[in-house]
Amino acid sequence: MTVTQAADERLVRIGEVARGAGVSVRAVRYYEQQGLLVAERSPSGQRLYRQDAVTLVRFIQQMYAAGLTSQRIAELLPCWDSGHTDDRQRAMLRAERARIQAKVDDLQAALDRLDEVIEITDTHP
Amino acid sequence: MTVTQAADERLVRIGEVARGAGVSVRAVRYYEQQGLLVAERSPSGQRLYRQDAVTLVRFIQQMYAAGLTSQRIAELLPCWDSGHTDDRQRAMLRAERARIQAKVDDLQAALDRLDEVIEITDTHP
DNA sequence: CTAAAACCTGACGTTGACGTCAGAGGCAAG
DNA sequence: CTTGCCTCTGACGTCAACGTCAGGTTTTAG
Repeated sequence: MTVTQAADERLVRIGEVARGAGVSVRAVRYYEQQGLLVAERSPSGQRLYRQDAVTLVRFIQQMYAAGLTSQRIAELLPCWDSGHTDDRQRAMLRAERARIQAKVDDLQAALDRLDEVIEITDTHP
Repeated sequence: MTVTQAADERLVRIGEVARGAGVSVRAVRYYEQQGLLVAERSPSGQRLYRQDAVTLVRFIQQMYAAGLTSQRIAELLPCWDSGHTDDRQRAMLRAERARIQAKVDDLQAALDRLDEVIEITDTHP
């Protein structure tokens, strides 16, 4: 025993990752280009991912949807899968959190404004 | 009496509107170009607005912040200041409302994910 | 009167996360 | 073998709400 971590992980190609995470193949390549995702390569040059890459891609997508830039996500990922950060990273995390919270508040206010209009126009047939 | 609505509204120029609403002069011109805002013109061609234009610009900004396009805002504005809509407009209003609500949910989920990371990294000095 | 500040009309530049197209391989099935 | 699907690397296109620069007129402060 003590075989050097045979790790018989089933490696999947980019199409399967994309479908699994609900994004385009182009997007997955883009994430790699932005340094958010690493892939092994087959002898012929095709990207090979572990299945948990799907989870990672979903996370990346969620952060994009929250308005984080590739840069911020790149800074965030080490915190995510290592659980260890320095002061600068913690400050960034809190700043992003505050930004998202502010955005939620803005959206909520916009919802209220829209609801006013909807209510008025619904009671004015 | 019965003078044809003298309306001695104090008209203001674009700079004042922009400052009042907290946007750039360029933005106000852009809103006009998108058909969201109408302005009288002075003899020399400068735009003149009633003071309530500030309120309108703020509303436009809020809708932009909520992710509505110029097109949608243009469709929405008549509902806002006339309080009367047709079926298509009501459907649009509800659709936008649903979109924004979905976005709020996404942001909230992202906030939760970020909080997980923050909590973990804060308890791991 | 004059200089600064504000305004005008174009029109090109920016940003970010991809979409899309071109051209060239790779890979299992029949 | 070849058909068809997947993948590769560039590299240009997109979209939307403005930013910004150029070159000229207008209004205001002193």
